[in-house]
Amino acid sequence: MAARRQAPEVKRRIPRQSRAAETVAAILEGAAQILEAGGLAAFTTNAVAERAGVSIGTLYQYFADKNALLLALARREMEVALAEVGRALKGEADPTIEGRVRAMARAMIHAFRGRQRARKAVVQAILAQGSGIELMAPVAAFIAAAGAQVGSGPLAVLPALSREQVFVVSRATLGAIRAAVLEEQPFLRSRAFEDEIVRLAVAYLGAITADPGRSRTTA
Amino acid sequence: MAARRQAPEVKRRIPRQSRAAETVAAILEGAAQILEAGGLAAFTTNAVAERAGVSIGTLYQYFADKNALLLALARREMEVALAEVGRALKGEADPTIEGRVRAMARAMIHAFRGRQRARKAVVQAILAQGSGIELMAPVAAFIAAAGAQVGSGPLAVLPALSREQVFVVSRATLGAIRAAVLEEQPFLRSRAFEDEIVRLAVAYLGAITADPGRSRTTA
Amino acid sequence: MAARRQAPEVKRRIPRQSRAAETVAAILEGAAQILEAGGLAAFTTNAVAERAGVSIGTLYQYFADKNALLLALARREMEVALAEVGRALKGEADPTIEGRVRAMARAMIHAFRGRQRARKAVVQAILAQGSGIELMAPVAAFIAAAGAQVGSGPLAVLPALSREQVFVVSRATLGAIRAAVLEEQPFLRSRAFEDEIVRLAVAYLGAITADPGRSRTTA
Amino acid sequence: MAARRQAPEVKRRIPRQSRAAETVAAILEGAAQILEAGGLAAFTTNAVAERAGVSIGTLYQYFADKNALLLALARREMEVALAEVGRALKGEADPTIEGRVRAMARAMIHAFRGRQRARKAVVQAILAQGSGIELMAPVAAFIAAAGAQVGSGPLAVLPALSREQVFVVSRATLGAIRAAVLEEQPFLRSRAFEDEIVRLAVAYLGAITADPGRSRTTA
DNA sequence: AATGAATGAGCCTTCATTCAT
DNA sequence: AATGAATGAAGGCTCATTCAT
Repeated sequence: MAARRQAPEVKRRIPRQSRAAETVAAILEGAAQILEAGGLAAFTTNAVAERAGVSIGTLYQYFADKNALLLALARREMEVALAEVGRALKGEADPTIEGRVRAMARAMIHAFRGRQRARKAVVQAILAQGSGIELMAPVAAFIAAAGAQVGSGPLAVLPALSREQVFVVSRATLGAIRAAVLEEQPFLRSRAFEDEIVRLAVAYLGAITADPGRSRTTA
Repeated sequence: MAARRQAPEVKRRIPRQSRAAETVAAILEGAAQILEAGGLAAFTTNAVAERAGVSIGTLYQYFADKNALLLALARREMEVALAEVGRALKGEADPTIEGRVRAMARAMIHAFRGRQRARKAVVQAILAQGSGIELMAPVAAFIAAAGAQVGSGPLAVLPALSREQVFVVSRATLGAIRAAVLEEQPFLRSRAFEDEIVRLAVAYLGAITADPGRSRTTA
Repeated sequence: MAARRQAPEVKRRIPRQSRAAETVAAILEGAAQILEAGGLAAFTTNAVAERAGVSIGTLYQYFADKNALLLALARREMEVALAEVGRALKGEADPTIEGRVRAMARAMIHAFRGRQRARKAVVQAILAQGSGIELMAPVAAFIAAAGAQVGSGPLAVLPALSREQVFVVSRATLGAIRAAVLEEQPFLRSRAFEDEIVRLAVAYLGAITADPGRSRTTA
Repeated sequence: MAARRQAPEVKRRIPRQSRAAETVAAILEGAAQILEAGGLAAFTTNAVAERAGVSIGTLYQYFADKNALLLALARREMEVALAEVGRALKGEADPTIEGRVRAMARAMIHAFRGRQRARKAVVQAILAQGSGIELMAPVAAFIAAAGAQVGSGPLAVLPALSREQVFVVSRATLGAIRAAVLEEQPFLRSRAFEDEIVRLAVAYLGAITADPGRSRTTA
């Protein structure tokens, strides 16, 4: 008889005060820890709240439901990873396509460093609930932007990529990395693996440059 | 999946009689239908049994637990897909690498036709429970075998692939296709998409041929 | 992440076997006892299941939710009460309107005998969830039928009642009795109270007989 | 209403300052609006506070608990209704019993106009918590007083009513009106319905006059 | 006087699995 | 071999209420 209402907001209240912000951070951190320690199976709202050192009620004050919490965590980690990529790109001395691609690949491979299980769990959860698109969108945008930048800059060697091309290069690369994470492949952080990822992207982009193919768009 | 015990045998009894085989088939079919209709959320053992037209007790007579059922379904679908690829490979007139790659890509893209949601759900479920490796193994073996076959045949142009290379080419390709499935991309079955997948694989394999790199293994 | 589906059936399975019927009866009886002992506040599904001597899962096998259980209980008690009224009507020696009215009033006053608190709780719950109309419908039909029967029989003294008249006589009478129950009035089962209820109904029906007024319908 | 503790005082502080009085009024108004908009299910202390534009802490500064708030609201609405009846009675030209009864009935039927849902919710809530008696007391007193006034005035035709008689006439009348409200009967505000209510009360009072019966009290 | 973040007991409900028939 | 009623651990979530600021 508990009435079921609830507006579909992802977060219930916007933390305006510092205490609230701390609380949200604590919950997110607790969630990551629980995921890292016990995987998706251990990820219960009660467990997260306890680990975060807050009451279950407080958790629900900031996250509409278990899903929203997971999504928020995924989003946060994604932002961190993207920031890392951006930083890697800026700090990269090698201005060639290969240099840039390697920087990006390395950043993605080492993202979530020290939290492989949490990363895996987040990926699984996101896939399992179908919000993958939403989370991949910024990545695709990022890559498209990077591609466009290269393509139009003084080092321009790359034509603008079509929708399908952006999709394929991003998903193929990340898909291989993701698979290595999910399957817990031992070579995930090996140089050989990184080399192959780079080879894949560079070869593909090279092939496009040689023969751009039909349907070109930047979007 | 709440209570998880040890499942030493995946299937409890090997169906030797025709009736039993029919029952198993019915359950598997029911499972696929449930998945197709309602996704992973609707996939409960009771629902599957009901849809299959058998009692829940009977379901447990053939499958140790929910997991085993899911695994069996995934395996069945995988075998079907692999068989399709094999058939495509055999029927392919074009013996070049590109021809073979295209045949494989096309087969994978169109696999599970008419059952996208079930396919998606199976993929999600397999990922979510971490048996991905087990299921990808035959694919990797298949690709390695195909590569070896090409590499040693009269059309030999391809060196034996390293472990990482097999991994990258298979996961990258399938990863892109899988992403298109999971994200329900409209261009999934378009020619442009297929072209890009082929371009990706061919470019990568070409790059390997030009410079095989270190660490070569077939496993 | 627990998916919320569920068809809006009131009962989940129709008890076909005797064991099931017994289980349903046990649950209903447990519900009545819990209500009687602790009122609506104590009426939790877990408490009912425990009192009934079944597991909570079993309870939910037969009742879609807490509400459905409450409704089923109300319906059962209503039927019992109506049956009592019918029996009282049949067994009544006095064929006058007053005799019949008194028999009905007495039956309603003494319905749920020994279970005043349960009755109160059921009434409250039904009111609180707005299913009152549904449950009153058979009563109104019953009264209308009884009125019509008297009105057309050999003892005919009563004109057919209009919709409003049926409503007023039934709700006024039952309303007074219900109020006495809800307020736990000490005179609920006194002769004086019964007399006044009878007086009310008889006077009203007498007034209608003397001047039927507008709009006559049996419905 | 989950955790229920003892509430010795209904209101924590008597509003002596105008600001406090405004706050109380705002809360009460917010409560009525919440009830009107979402029924009992939406009636949470947090929701009321928010709607009222005050913090939950402030709400608890003026009302000991949720119950007290509900009771205060009911009392306010009851007073308003009673005032309306009183006004109707004073303004009524027709000094006969029927005239007075009709005036009262009309006032009750049209009370709370435009806030049927809130009225319904208040009624339900009051019933659900068992404070019905307390709230009906002034009504009974009012009617008894009205009866006594008629009975002793120059138009005296009514004997003093017994406890049971006051109860029956008030609850029967209000019960029928309340039922029409709760069941949302279309004829609620029709002349026919009003006529029947009046007929009921007048016939009953007439019958009492003709034969007062035993046990007379004014209390 | 007011605020609102935090609390936490406890409720409803699901669903994988068992076992007597 | 099959049935399906029964089980019960476990988990998501609500909301009245408090108290430090």
